[in-house]
Amino acid sequence: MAVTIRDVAEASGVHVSTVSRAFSAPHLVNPVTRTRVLAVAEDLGYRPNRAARALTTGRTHNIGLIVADIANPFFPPLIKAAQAQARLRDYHVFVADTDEDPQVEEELIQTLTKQVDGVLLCSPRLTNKTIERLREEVPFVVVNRRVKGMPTVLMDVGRGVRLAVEHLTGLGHRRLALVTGPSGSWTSKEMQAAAAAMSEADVTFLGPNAPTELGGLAAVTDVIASGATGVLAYNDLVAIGLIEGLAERGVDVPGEISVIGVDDIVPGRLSRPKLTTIAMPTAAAGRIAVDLLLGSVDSEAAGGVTVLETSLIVRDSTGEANS
Amino acid sequence: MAVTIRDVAEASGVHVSTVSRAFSAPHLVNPVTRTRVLAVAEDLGYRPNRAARALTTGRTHNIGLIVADIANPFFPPLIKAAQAQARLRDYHVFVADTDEDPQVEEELIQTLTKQVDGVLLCSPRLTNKTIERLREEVPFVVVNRRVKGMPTVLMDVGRGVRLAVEHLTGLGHRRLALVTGPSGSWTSKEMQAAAAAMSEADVTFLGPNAPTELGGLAAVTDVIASGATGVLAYNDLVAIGLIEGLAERGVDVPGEISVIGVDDIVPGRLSRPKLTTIAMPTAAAGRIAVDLLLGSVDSEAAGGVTVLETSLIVRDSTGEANS
DNA sequence: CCAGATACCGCAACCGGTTGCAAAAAGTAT
DNA sequence: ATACTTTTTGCAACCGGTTGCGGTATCTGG
Repeated sequence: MAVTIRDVAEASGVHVSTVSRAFSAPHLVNPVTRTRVLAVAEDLGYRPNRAARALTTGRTHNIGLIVADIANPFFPPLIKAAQAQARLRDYHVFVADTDEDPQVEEELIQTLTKQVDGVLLCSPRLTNKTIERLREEVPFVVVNRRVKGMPTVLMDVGRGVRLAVEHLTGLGHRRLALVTGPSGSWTSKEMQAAAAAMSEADVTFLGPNAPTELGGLAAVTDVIASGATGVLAYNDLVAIGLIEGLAERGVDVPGEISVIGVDDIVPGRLSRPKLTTIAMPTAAAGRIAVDLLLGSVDSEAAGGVTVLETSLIVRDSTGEANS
Repeated sequence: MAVTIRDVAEASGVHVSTVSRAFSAPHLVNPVTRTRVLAVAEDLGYRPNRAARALTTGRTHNIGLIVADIANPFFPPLIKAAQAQARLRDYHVFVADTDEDPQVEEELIQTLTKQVDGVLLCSPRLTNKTIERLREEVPFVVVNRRVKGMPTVLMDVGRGVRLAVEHLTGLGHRRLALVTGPSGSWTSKEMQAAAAAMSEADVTFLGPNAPTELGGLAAVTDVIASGATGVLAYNDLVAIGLIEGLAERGVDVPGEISVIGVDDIVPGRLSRPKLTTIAMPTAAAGRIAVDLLLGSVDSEAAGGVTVLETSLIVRDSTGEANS
């Protein structure tokens, strides 16, 4: 049915190996034969069969991208960037969604493992031990989590947290709260560590919470009880949920409580009040992670740790402490 | 390196063909040999090589899923459902994002075509002619668009629109507006057709608009100018943008203008005011579309058209007309 | 006890590329 | 013109499964 390399070989009067090389090892074939072969191939509409190629080379030209939840607006920009970058390198991306479940995450990696050349693990909830074990089976690049000896792309939330806390204390807030994320989240731990390290601030930790609007909604009672007037949420979704919940209780943001999110997702830019947030360079992370992964696939060189900058974007959900 | 079918054959004292059949044609091998082979395989950690299998069978066991924009909350539930369903059938899903660009959409299909057994096309912006041409190369299932002779999954927006219009007129709104979507959108046309068919309502059409919050924001001026007090937006994102924009102009929703969205995405459920919306059965659509696709891949039977129900969910963004 | 059907299994070709090796062709130096 | 390189191409094995065909063992009925 489909046109194969042998059809092209026959039509252009050379051996199949020459056709093969015309595509995958141009320097090994005479330029004039090469152009002729390519022309014939184009003419016949030849497209190399990836499965066949994968069989001999051991490269599927696919990569896996594992995220906790596609529905979280944090991920789509990262996914898009990763896909675009992969496509540039003639790779395709399997996106898989773990529903925030470490169990599912591990299974997914297992089944993906044999059909991809490498896996991008975004904010994994797995234990380090598990990740290191899985690592034997397929190259990884980890995003938003530090795992010993693994190529990693990190976003410097610590810095963002420091900026956020300074912003809040600068506005006169004395009692702060950090609405933390899921218990397995590296980012959440980083945020706690960064906040705890700031001796000038009095911050209580509230959590763990689901990294969604519902998680924010659920944290409202604790936030109010904490007496904090400045709140840093695990992410924008949580912040939005929190603001909603506070509004329902008649608490004004930023009038009574200031709220800061993390991620700078689009809904946060358009919500009311517009969300003050720590911007994460998600697209850059996706792009770089793919480069790192494909780099470590081709050469055995395991990349190090890349840290991307974050920044604080001040909008309308934070204001002066009133007292 | 990896353990192959031959390793298993040797270790269990049978021929490779028997091992192969133990997996893919159980009824052709003696139950006791089969269990033994399976045990040995399990023991050795054997995993069949999909590329090799694909080479002989011509089935990659991958499907493509093409959406306009992963970042649109409408899609994730559909994607998740499709992936889950595909996984049940031992298939994997390539998700691709066209950035709302028909050009990109076509290229994507072209490159995907050779490495998947079928493609799910969600709300395609391509012309019918192009789709029918591409159809020669790979089986399709189209979601949210009617293309002659193609297996299709539709959501009955028409009904949703009728319910929405009735809801608005029932609240006393006389002048209505429909904020339409992108020009290539089948859903948008359906909505217009359904609205136009309701002779009792006076509805003006505003658009086309980008199917995002920004699109809604941009439509604010027109909406105000139209004098409508009841507005149906192309989707929830547009509705949210619209409400934001109206708020900025000091127009209260639902006090002065009632707004209805489409899709019932999570942000709409949590926004203020909570969005009245037409709920779309996206997860069901994803599931069914995959079944249809895999059905038409296995047997040549081209499925027909499946229509899924929609419903109106009344929340807080609609209210009595004040006059 | 035997012909014929049935169940199970092995053989080997094949899918469509890739690649090490060697032969042939072309180029260079002597 | 000869011997030696270098470039270009062909040959054939191989990747890891699948599957049509045929052989052997077991079972059936008469």
